[in-house]
Amino acid sequence: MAPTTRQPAEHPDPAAATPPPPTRGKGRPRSAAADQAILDATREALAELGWGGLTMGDVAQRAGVAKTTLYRRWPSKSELVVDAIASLFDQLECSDRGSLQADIEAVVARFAELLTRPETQAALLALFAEGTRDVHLRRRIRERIVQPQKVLVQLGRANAQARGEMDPDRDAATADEEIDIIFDTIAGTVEHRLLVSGEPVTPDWIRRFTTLLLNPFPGLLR
Amino acid sequence: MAPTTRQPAEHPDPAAATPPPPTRGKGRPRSAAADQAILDATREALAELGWGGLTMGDVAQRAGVAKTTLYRRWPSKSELVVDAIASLFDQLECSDRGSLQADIEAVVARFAELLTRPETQAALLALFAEGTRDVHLRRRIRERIVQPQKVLVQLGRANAQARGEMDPDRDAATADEEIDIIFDTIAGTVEHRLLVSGEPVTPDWIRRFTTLLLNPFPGLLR
DNA sequence: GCTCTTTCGCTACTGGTCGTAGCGTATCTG
DNA sequence: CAGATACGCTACGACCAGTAGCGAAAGAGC
Repeated sequence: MAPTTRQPAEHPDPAAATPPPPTRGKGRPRSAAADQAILDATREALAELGWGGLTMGDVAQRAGVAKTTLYRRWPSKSELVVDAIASLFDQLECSDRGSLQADIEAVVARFAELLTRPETQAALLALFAEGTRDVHLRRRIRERIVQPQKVLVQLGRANAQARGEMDPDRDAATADEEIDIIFDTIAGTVEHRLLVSGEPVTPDWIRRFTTLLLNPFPGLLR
Repeated sequence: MAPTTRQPAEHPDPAAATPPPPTRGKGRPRSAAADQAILDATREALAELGWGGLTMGDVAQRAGVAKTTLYRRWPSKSELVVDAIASLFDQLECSDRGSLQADIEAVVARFAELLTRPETQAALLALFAEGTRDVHLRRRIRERIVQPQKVLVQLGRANAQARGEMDPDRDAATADEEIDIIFDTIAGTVEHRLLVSGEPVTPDWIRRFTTLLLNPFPGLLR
């Protein structure tokens, strides 16, 4: 696998990025514009009112659409919010900046920027909370939000490997587990600092955190 | 400050650990047994139904108490859940096990055990989500849940310092910022792994994570 | 023992939300 | 043009947070 830069649009099914329209191709087709308007309205309402304040009726009104139309596409409020938030994470990327530390710093900065937006603050946590109970929702969150983030870390490692930064003696299994730890550490730490501790993620902080994360991993770098 | 082991009961106001009863000492006193029954019922309902499924009426019924009694002591569902969950974190401690790594491993294990319980899984995330909107609730969460955790990290550092593990040349300001980073990293990583990634925190994982965290911090250890 | 004060349980109620049902209409396919 | 599907609208059922008002219980202080 060649180390490549991940561009925003890279879905397996680019046409049906949001709700799978069960169109069987006979009657009146679904309005794609309505889809977009609903997602936009959801993000807007999320930013203004947060998870708790967001109501389906309000979203419908903002989107200029009937409430029933929302339920024709998304089975519940949670699933609608998953898609509305997930589209933001689609914009993440991991470009090759010459060193693993620089790559990770860029990812952290972008991730922190997303988590600082008002529409994501409460929504992400509320989604995760809901996901601990609803198995189906949990899987959907993983696919649409968590997995795309993890891919970034894997890409960063592939790039570092191609640049010859990594210790070639490490076996693949160990390295894969390390990826898991590193991913949980990056995402969890930034989330905790922003959403729980409530302190900002500055470039200086990113530098210090990334240094802590990378320099020491015994034997990871050559 | 002597490096000391933190015991469970260490509140500034040990009598009013839960709701501040505005008793002015004239008429019928509040039933302390009811307080305990309500908190127990809350945790029980939380474990069974999660945050979304928990209703004040249900909690009242389980506790054998009128719903109005709940609202006489806690202003809202969120605040009740804060206290119900916070009492679990009161049991955390950081005993001196001879090395910083051992101390942190013990804290991580205990913290992970708490986050694995069904009653905390969804409740914590839902609380944090609610806290991003409600300033008052956010402060309360910090006082009752986040701060006690942070104290553990500070205690661990004090113990390490007393044992002579720390580099004495580091200035206090830098060290304090490091405490913040380390705290966010420990809490955030464990939370993310358990609640978002949904993977278990095993002793082996704890060992690897702690090693990653400590060995490398440039100049932290002597 | 008596009174005063506060809490307690109960019932009823308001306001709001999710999610659904039914119907007539609009819009596209073949 | 006919069939099929999506759409907007209104109304509705179920549920829940949180409040109001009352009579009764249970202590505190004398």
